[in-house]
Parts: sequence; C-alpha cells; structure tokens
Amino acid sequence: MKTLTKRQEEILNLIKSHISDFGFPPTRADIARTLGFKSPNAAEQHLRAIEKKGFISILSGASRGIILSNAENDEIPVIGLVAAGGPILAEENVEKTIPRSKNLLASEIDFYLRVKGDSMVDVGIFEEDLIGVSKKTNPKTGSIVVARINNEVTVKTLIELNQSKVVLRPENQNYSDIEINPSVDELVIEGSCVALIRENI
Amino acid sequence: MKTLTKRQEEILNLIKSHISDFGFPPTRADIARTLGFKSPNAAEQHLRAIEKKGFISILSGASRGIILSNAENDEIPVIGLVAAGGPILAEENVEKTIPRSKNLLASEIDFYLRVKGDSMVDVGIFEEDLIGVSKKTNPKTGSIVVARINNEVTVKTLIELNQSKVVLRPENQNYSDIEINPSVDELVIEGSCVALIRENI
DNA sequence: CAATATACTGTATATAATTACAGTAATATT
DNA sequence: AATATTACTGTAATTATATACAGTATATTG
Repeated sequence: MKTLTKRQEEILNLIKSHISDFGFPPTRADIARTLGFKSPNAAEQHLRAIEKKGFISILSGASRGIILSNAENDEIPVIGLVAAGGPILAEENVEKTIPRSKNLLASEIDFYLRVKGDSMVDVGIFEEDLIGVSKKTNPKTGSIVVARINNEVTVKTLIELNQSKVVLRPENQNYSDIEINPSVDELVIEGSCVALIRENI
Repeated sequence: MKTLTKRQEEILNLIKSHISDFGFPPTRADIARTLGFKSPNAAEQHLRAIEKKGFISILSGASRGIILSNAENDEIPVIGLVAAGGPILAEENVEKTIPRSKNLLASEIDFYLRVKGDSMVDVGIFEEDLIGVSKKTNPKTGSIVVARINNEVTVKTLIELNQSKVVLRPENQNYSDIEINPSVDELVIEGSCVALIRENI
C-alpha cells in the first residue's frame, strides 16, 4: 500500500471522524466545507487519489458512497496454542479473531496471545489471560516480550539484549532466568506486551 | 420507549444491516427496493414512525441522514477515584467513558473501575488495572466483588455472605479478612468482577 | 525536459435523494 | 361513530450530491 500525502491523510481522518460522529461518510461538499475548499471538486479529486492508493473505495452514483478499505478495519488474531516449527501467526495457531473496531485499547495491537503456564504470575499475568502484543514497539530491557526460542513461543521479561547474550526472566520465584546465545540458539523477539485482558475472572 | 410494529422492526433491522454491509445507512429508495415497496414514500413514512418512537433520528436535508439512537450504542463509564459519601456512578467519579460498541468482552459490563492499592495482587489484580464490573451477576461466594462499606469502595473476594455476617478477603498475604456485620455497618455489593484490562504493561 | 502527481478554483449538469401532497384501505383506540 | 395508527400507491418538486470538464500553479519523477 502506497503512502498518503499529508493532505490526503487529513481527508481520510476527516472521513473517519465524520463516520464516528454521524454514522455515515461525508459528502464532497462536507469535506470541502470543513477544509475550506471553494470547490467540491477539490474533495472529489482527493478522494480519487486516496482510492487509487487503496485506502478507500468509492461507490459510483451513491451519495456518501465512501467505503473504508479494511486494512485498518480488519481482524486482530487471537493466538492460542502455538504449534512448534511454524510462524506464530500461522492459521492453525489462530483461535479466533476480534474486529479491530472493537479494540478499546489505545495501544496498537498486532495480535493477542493466550497465556499458557504460570511463569509470569508475579507480574499478574495468569494462565488463559490474553496478552495484547505490538510487533512495532521495539523491545526495551525491562519490558515484557513475546519471544520465540528455537520455535518455542514464550512470554518473559527482557533483562538483557546483546549480540552475544540475551537474558529472559520468568516472573515467578520457582523459575530461573533463561540465558540465550543467539549464535547458538535461534531467537526471535515477536513483539512487546502492551496490554492484558482477562475474562471470566 | 414504545415498541415497534413488526414491519417497523423489519425496517430498523434493514437499516442496521445496510450500515454493517456498506458503512452507511440506506436511502428511502433502497429500503423500498429491498422490501418491494413501489413508492419511496412508504419507506419515508415508516422512518418517521420509527423516529417518533425514538429508535432513530433523521437529519433533515441530508442524504442517508439516519442516525441510530439505540441503547446498545451508549457509553460504559470508567470509574476512577471514588469520592466518599456518594453513589459510585456519580458524575464526579467518572474518569472517562468507553463506547459500548468498542467492548470486545463477551460479558455484560455495567462499568469499569480503576483499581487502587495492592490488596488483590495475589490474584493478579494490580493498581491502575481496569476491572469490568457487572451489576446484574449476583455475587457468589468465592467470586471477586466490588463492595461499598460505609461509603468506601473496595474490591475483594467474597468469602461469606449471611444476614448477620459478611466476610471479604483481600488477596494479599499482608492483609487479613474483613468481617462485617450488616446491621452495624452499611454494606452494598455494587457488582461482580467479570473482566480485567491492563494497559501500558 | 516532458510527463505525472499534488493541490486546488470555478462552472455546470445529470442524477440521487428527500420530502411534500393527494389518495386508498385495514385495523385499533377513544 | 369519530379519530388515530398502520401500511401502503402514485406523482412531483426541490434540494443534495456526484461528477465531468476546463483551468492554474507547484513539485516530483523518469
């Protein structure tokens, strides 16, 4: 997907906020009025450009026929049991999906991971909890990360991150720190934990 | 709120499904076409009747200007610091609200409560967590409840619930059980905890 | 250096859409 | 028995809206 210009992004946000305010998209005239254009055609041409870049589709002939493309409208996968050997987001790992529109969390979440085991109970992360994971947020020492070590997925606190040594800490007194040499064992940091959801307390 | 006739309900559902399919409400002609009316005025008159009964509002002059005014569309309050002496849902206690449409939890939630203190850390409930509270779910012993004791709001596990004796347990080894005699101290069980949300882990 | 993209103004028009008015007919309410 | 509500047909006017066409100007790209 191409990137929008500043002005195009402004218009896309206007469309979104109009939908959220009124429940339906704006007209060309609405857009022009809001942004101070003297011609509705300015809005029309921006819409065509945004459509060309794939962010919306326009239904011809229909008033307010602007449909947001489902890139940001899509579903957040909930990763259940992770099969060894495959990528974390592989289809067989997806327990269910949650529409992104239903995401009440402020943070950007790429997927939810259902917690297995009790290795993080000391920081209040329990078995069956859902952890919201962001792939973008780059992992800082001290933060809780989702790591894949030799194709096994685990949630731990990142203590040290060097080229020669990575330390992951289970937050449970019964377990001890995991030291990894990335040149010996395969290690991928899948993302950082930014939220937690627990149902059926 | 008055009740809709069968036909009016059919039209309201049509509006909802059109919005869910296209992202914007139908026109009078759309409604007429779908239901086989030969005049768009049939749709118009139904819409006016549905508006009169309070289920939608119609913006005059705007195309597709139908706004759903449903109760399912309202906001869930997030209760922050609870002022002593008042009802828990009093305005001054509401930190913010979350649209119910953004509620990804299956459970019915009447309000969220922001947790203060560390009295529930042993069951993974930490300070600043948001607890989803249901007022309807009637409190069972063993479940976590929101209780108001002499106008002080607290989250605890309900251990015993009799007319003469109520026991609430803080889930933290440093605290001990709270025994209340309801005829001496005022006690209100505000609701049961059905979910937990933690942001900015 | 021509072509393309961005960012508009300005005008015009076909058509999409709301909405008023005039009816018909059945049923429910006062 | 009169009145209101429900549930439509049919027509038509007004306004709302999309959208084409003709420009201007600047910046970016091949």
